[in-house]
Amino acid sequence: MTNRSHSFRMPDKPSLDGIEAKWVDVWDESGVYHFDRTRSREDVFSIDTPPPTVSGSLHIGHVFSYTHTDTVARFQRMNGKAVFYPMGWDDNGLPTERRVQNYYGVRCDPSIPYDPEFVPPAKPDPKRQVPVSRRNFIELCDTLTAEDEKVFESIWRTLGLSVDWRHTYATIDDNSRGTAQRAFLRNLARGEAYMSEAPTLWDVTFRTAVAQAELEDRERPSAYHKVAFHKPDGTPVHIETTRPELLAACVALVAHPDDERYQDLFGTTVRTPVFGVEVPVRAHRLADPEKGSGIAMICTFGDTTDVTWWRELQLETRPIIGWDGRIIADPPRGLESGAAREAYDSLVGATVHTARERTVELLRASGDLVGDPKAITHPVKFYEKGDKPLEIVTTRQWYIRNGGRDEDLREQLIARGRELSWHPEHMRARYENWVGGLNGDWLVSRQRFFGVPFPVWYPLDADGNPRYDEPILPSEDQLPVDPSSEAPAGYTEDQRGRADGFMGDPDVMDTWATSSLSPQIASGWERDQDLFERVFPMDYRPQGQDIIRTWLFATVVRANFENGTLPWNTAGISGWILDPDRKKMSKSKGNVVTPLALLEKYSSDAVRYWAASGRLGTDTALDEGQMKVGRRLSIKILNASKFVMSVAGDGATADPAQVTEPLDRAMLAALAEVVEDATAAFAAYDHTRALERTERFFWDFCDDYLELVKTRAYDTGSAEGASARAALLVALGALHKLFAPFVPFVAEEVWSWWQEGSVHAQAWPDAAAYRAAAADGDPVVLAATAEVLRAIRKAKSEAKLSMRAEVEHVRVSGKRVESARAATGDIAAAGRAAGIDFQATDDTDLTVEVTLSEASEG
RNA sequence: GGGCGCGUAGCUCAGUUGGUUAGAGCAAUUGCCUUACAAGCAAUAGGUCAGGGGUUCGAGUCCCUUCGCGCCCACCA
Repeated sequence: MTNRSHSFRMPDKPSLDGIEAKWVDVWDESGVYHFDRTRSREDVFSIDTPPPTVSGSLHIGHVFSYTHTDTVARFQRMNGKAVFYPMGWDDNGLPTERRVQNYYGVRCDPSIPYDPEFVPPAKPDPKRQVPVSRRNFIELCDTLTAEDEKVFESIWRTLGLSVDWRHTYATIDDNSRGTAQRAFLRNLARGEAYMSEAPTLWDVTFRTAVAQAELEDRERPSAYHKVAFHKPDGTPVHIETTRPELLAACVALVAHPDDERYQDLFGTTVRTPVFGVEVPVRAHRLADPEKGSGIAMICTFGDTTDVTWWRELQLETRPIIGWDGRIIADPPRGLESGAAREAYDSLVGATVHTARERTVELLRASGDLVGDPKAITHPVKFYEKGDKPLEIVTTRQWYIRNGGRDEDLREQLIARGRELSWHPEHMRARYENWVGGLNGDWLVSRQRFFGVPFPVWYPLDADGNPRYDEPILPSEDQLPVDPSSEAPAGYTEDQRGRADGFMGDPDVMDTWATSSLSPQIASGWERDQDLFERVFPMDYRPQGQDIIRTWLFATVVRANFENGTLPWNTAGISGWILDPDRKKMSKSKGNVVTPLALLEKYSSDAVRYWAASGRLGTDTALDEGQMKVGRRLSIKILNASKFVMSVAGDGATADPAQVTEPLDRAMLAALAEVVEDATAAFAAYDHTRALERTERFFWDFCDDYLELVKTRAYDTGSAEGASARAALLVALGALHKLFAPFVPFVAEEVWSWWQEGSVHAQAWPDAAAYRAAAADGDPVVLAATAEVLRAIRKAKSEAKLSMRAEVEHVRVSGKRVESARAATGDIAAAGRAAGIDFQATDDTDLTVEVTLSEASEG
């Protein structure tokens, strides 16, 4: 509040047109959102912004959740914190590779040498992608992501995000690569990262390993095939399988140890049909007597249960599926017989699908397929971005421990989840659910091109074979390194790939292996220690509920290892955006809505209003109706502000000492409550409540208070008039600030009509100051007065009269008449009533009898 | 199979530790040029709070149960 008298500079016709461009530029020049890095940790509010994937287009869901975060950032800034609000771009990984392939019509072929003169095809032909070297491919990725990032930044600015644009990062930039490699080397040194050759979930399309967190189930049609195995005496043992093509990979049969039907088989062997391989029959608790015939074939590897059986029962290994998803050329051990070879050779090179058909033919021919396959549908594991079922292939991969095979670590990480403050609280259950259900460590290596390479080389022995157990590591000051183009210390580039030379680790890190370090990347960990100490551990991690198991969990894992703390103290989890039919909006459903047209149609503030009406953790439908409401609110703020200023007139002051009238004090008392409520709501990350309370007050302020006092306020010759004018301005200032986090453009616009500087740099309203200004004011006075006014309006409306119609007399009775009596003059003026009298009765309801004037009724 | 969330007016949603007669916006209806705003304003109508049971002086709110919807997880032969 200020006692300074004002001159008002409001336009005749306030408008939302062009308001975004105007203030985006002003904010950029004034640096109002710049982080003040002289402030110490306790005065800082730091946000670990989710880096959006720049390879896709921004959709309205981003606008939704980023607006939530921005309201928090703006509140905290006005609440006196130095807000560290950086922006990252996730330009690393498969989505970028795909977009580059489609955009330029190329594909990466690491065997091709670099061509510095390369120019992508003028007209990309998706069916004939031009092969390019890895380096050329990465250059194209860099070029395109830089373009994408510009577009994203422009949209974010238009939306009014109060990001400090001097603090941006990209998940593939030098800082991010260096940070990811440094953290990895430290994980390795402490034994938290390790290499292992093991069965791995494998996507045959992308030809890369994938992690447990990236799986999803999809219902697929399949069929049970009843197949006869044979005991040594020739009697058949029937199993049922949905994957007959893996018959050649069969290493055992398994049944439940308590299954009476198979007791005499345990410990014996049977022969596979067609291939005639002798395999043991074993007992294991995971075999389900209820499924099929109760006895199953174990293959290397049909699913993750096979892996468990294979490991726990220490079975043979007979892999038959290669990295390309086709049957490999060499038959596994045990298929040495001529007939087995011949059968196997007919499968070599076939896809899984074709191999299945051929194996079924072979089984039919040998008479070992019993009856016809029974069609079913069942869930099959897919890589979330893939479109072919995952296979399980044994490969050498890097892992980071995550508690998946270590009870102590798991408990430690669950405890971290309990330490974290979640909004909404119930999202914590998803975290615990996930961590509790992990069945292996985090597989972080990917056999892809565009990503952060592992900072590792391997010496080659005299035969040119890599010695994986003696990796060569760079020192931290060499980071970031690219082992595929730089030689390790002590070697020269011409020794690459030669006997007694070296090779670079060919893999790149999982995108989460980098983005899990976003707090360290953004905070300047090991790069800008001064900054790091001011902002880390961070305050707030906003993110989607779908990536609790990936981004959130992985970030907790990394900070736990590296910093021994939580990466932030609070997580705010957004809900989904649903399309107007309440279906989840997603690219694959094709129902994604891009934001620009909506921002232009309704204004940024209007779209923000819609977004801010959705609470954390709650799914929200895309609702243009709410945007219309937001637009109406924005226009109302413009008009009401203009009106208050014109009523108050130049030279008026927002001086609380001049507020003497009971009705004016009542309004300020109500305002104090609103400020208290909104402040508490923001502190609890409940932005919807803060908005709701502010909005409710504002509409009542316009509809009732403003109408009641405007006549009095025009009276420049009295103390009563001065009281109204001062109260109007005090409330207006508070409203501008309360609305600033939600509708920053309009709030800045109206603020600029009467104040210096940015509203976004102002101190958040202080409830105590309004309470003091309200003095003995009682909100009941405003409520009772408004009730009388409403009754007068109702009478006019029911008589189908103009609101301007004259009222002869108003009689108010009830318990609360004294509250309304204090505003007799205002009621008479606003209601155009010639006379009012009040009668105190015991009735708790306020009764208002309105006698309309003869003239009006005529 | 395990876990989480949800079910309040035609639609979208509030309803803070149990407390007058369950609220708002949109849509609908009836009106109104009213010296900020007709992209406005005023007013009206609209609900067995999913069903059943219980605790309580009192339940939309707490407990049990049934039904429906959504999401997450699960070793899915």
